[in-house]
Amino acid sequence: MANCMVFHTQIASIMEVLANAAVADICKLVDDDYAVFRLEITQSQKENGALRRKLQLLEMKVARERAERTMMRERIVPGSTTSSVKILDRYRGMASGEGHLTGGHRISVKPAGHNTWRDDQPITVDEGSGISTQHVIMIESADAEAAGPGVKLERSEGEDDPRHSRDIQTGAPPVATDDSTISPAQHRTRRSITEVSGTPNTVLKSETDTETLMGLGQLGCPPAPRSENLLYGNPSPVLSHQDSGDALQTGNDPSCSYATETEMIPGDTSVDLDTQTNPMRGDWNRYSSSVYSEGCLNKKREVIVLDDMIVKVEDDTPLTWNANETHLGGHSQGNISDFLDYRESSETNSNVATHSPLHAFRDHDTVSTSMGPSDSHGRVLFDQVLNSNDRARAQAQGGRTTSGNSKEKRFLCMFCHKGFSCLQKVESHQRVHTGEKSFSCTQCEKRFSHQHHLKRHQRVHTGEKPYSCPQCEKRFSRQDQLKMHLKVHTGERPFACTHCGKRFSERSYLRTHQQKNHSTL
DNA sequence: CTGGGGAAGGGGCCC
DNA sequence: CGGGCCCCTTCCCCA
Repeated sequence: MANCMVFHTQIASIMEVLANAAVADICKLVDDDYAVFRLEITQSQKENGALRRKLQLLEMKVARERAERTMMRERIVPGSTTSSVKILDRYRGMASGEGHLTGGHRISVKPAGHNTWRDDQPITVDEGSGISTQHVIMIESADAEAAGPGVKLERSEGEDDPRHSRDIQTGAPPVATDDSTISPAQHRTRRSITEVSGTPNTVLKSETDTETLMGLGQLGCPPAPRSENLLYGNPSPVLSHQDSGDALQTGNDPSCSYATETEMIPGDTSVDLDTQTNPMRGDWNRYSSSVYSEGCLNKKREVIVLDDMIVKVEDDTPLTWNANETHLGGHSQGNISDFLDYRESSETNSNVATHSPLHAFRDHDTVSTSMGPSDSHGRVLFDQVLNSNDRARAQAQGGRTTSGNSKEKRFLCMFCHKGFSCLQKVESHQRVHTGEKSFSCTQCEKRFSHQHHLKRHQRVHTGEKPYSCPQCEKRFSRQDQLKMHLKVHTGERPFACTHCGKRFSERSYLRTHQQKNHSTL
């Protein structure tokens, strides 16, 4: 019996020892793992800190450069009284392959019952890796007119990092819209700036995005399948910032570019555009601005919703703005004359003169802004003080104007201010400016901006001529050509020279006739 | 040289 | 969104 007791005691002791040893082992393992985790966490935190500092350094650098450029532009532009435009091969060489979109910018201004500007802080800026970055700026205003003359952007994180500060003023004379002068109840404008990383990692999303999306859906267009993408860029995690920081300094934002007061130069009609060939992309227009430049990275498209109007810019075009160059480059069709028209008219037409981004907000029916995203190929400036004569010309063309007079046409082209009834249309139209030609002929490598143009062109290769003249058996590949041909038989000459009365079957004949015979009139 | 005509590209509207 | 349609424009050729 006693032996049995001793045996049990020994067993208990052994088990206790074993249990203690096991616990010790477990504790040791836990401690080791914990130490590893702690180490990893510490390292991650250090990495985050390093990245944050790197970002801040980049932002500081960009802000400094932009400020310098802004100062340069201030010195250059205000004294000028003439406008000049230079365009070099704006569209030539634009190919879909070359024109890959790498980032995005959006500015939207729409009415809302707010006057609170929000600005989301950029989270991901990876300049070195060429990661695309989308910049989304949404400006909501209850009354664009009220908010018009002076609009300021205030960054959410402005207090944290005043280097982010920016200032957008949209008209002259500037009207104090600083938050410091407006009571919260008076706030009628809400602005948000969202910078969306092109990487699938992080997306900054403003609180107004949802509202804007809803607004888009109400803009008379079928909800654009791409609308969401336009605003969100990618389905990444969303962070949101908001604050009511101080008024921002012009041109200090390193990650987004805006039309700033100094950039707009209210009342100054001087417009110097320089579109150059980008050696990295073949012939590709660039608008360059000394004001913008390195502040932004890659961009894909830009959208402006202005008082129920949206302007969106598909743009990876390395647009550049060069205020110093005044010569004109060659462009065979359309836009060069439009730019010239703008230049000319801007000297005499106060309306045109006010088509600066500043006035755009004020004018309500025009949109003009500037952005300076850049991509790996160069700097991008966006400024669309251009081509304001398009509307006049469109009106001259049988009243098929697309001007923003109609409330239905709230989607404005960032480049020429033309109004369109829906987002898809303005996207399509803006290919005119961006030179995007996504449809290429497999037989001759020609590229077209619209698919039906490509299909029409391909009849050149197929020889298909489905339209035959009932009078002479002549055949045409296009109906409009048959229609024109029919005038040969009908003798229709609807275009009469106002100077000599001579009549022509085509407007172009009349034009050439007048140029040659009545050019002095 | 001028005008006529055809061919083709570009842009916008509409369905 | 694709495609038809229309208009404008330029280029080229020819009489």
